[in-house]
Amino acid sequence: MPVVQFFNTLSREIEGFVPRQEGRVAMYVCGSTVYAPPHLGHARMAVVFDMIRKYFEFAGYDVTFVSNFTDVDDKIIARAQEQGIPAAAVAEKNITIWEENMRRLGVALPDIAPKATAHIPEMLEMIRVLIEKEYAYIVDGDVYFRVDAIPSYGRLSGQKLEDLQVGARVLPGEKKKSPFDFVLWKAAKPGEPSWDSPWGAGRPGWHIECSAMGVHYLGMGFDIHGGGSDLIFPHHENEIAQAEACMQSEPFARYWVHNGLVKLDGEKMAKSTGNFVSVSELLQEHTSQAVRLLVAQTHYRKALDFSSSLIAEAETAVERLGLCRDRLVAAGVGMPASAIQETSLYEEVSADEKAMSAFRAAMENDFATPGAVAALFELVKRANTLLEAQDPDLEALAGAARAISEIDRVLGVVPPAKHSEGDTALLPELMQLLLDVREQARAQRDFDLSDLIRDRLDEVGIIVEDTPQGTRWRARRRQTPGL
RNA sequence: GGCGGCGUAGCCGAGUGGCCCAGGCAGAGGUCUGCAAAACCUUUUACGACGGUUCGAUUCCGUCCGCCGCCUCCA
Repeated sequence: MPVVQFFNTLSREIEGFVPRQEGRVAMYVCGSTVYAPPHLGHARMAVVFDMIRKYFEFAGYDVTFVSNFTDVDDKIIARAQEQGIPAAAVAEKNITIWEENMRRLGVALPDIAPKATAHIPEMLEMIRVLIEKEYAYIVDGDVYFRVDAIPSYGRLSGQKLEDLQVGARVLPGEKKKSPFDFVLWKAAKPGEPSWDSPWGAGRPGWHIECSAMGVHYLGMGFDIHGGGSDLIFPHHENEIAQAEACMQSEPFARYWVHNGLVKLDGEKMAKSTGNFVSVSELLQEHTSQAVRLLVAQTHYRKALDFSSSLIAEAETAVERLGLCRDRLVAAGVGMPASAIQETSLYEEVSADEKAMSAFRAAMENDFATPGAVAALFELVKRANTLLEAQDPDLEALAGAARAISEIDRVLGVVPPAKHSEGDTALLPELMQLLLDVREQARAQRDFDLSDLIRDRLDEVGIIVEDTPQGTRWRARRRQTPGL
């Protein structure tokens, strides 16, 4: 089994990955607070960890992937009150939208997608222990975690409590003993969803759910904890403090992986400022493959500055991938349709070893998807070159096709073969008819007519190409209007 | 104020102490073609500034300039 190396936020170094249990990866990725539909930032996070997960699977690991939904919090409650519906309904609706968006993005379902509200007992138990061990205190039905009880607090984010205090925004009238203490349990206010607890009715604070669910499903010391880099402080820091204090053992998670954020035309994408693109919006204009390619072309730890021209470029590149796949299928070396929905996929590859080893080397070097993409395009060029030959070497072609397919199981950027889907069964026959007519016109050098046919077909989205091997046609994948 | 990141050819974006290369998009020329498209080939004096280390730095160190993120909810 290969040694995968990647950057561990905890050590700030690239480390060789040694799993807790030979051949297995237990990973937890912070999902979303479902008060609104996901935006591109969520999509990047999901796609990044989807590729990481699929690479581990490709490399032969047995992966357990947990990603949660935060389905109770202030914003959800606020939305519910605005709309005059129950908070649970807001959460439920957005979970459905999330799942639909992820499906369209080719993001595999987590093995477990726990909801916070379904794990209240685990959280209560954790809070109970924390109070008992005096890591937490009760004020008017709220329960707070005492940050200064943890000497190592700040290790993940490189923050020191003293330094933080300099710039801290201390709110007056706080019930907390220290501004960095954080809430484990919030006393219920009228009209809010609440659960019974030994400290009175209330609901959990944000951080406790991930500690409780992480420990519950994966156990202390699981392999990888991931999320957006904006979660490093304080969310992940707090998760660590709670879990390790409660369980009296460490570490909570052994490797921490954080993806960079998405910017929109140079500014941070954030719902609060209205500066964001929703996933639904994006997928209305663009293919999921283009979105995934866009994500894969930038290293996951760097900021990704989104713009309409970038996604348009990605769309063009995806078109190139799709054309190659179509030609391979037409050449009879059939590439299986993109397997981005599959999750179990380790197979010995013998196709184009050079590209495959470049792909592996890239992925095992801190999940360098840009290098993986380069390897993929090298294979496409190779396949296209082979296809140019009068009498293509089918064996070599099959090898290239196979390698492309293998890489794409992880990346999920090659569109499915055309012709095989959608449309009506009659279309190929009608097309043949039109092309036959056009061919006769051309034979008689009636180019006015032949061009008319081609132009009119182009208007309805069908592209006709004359090649040395004969005339072929294809449907245009997607219009790419400027955003 | 504290912590962290980034600055690479027209654009996006990898990478490396010297040797021959990322990759994508765009542009130019060519092959093919009635034309076009696709594909392939070729091509466009890249490494923010200034010092230092070194036989040699875009790559290591320092300073500076510029941009950005986190420190409050946030993927």
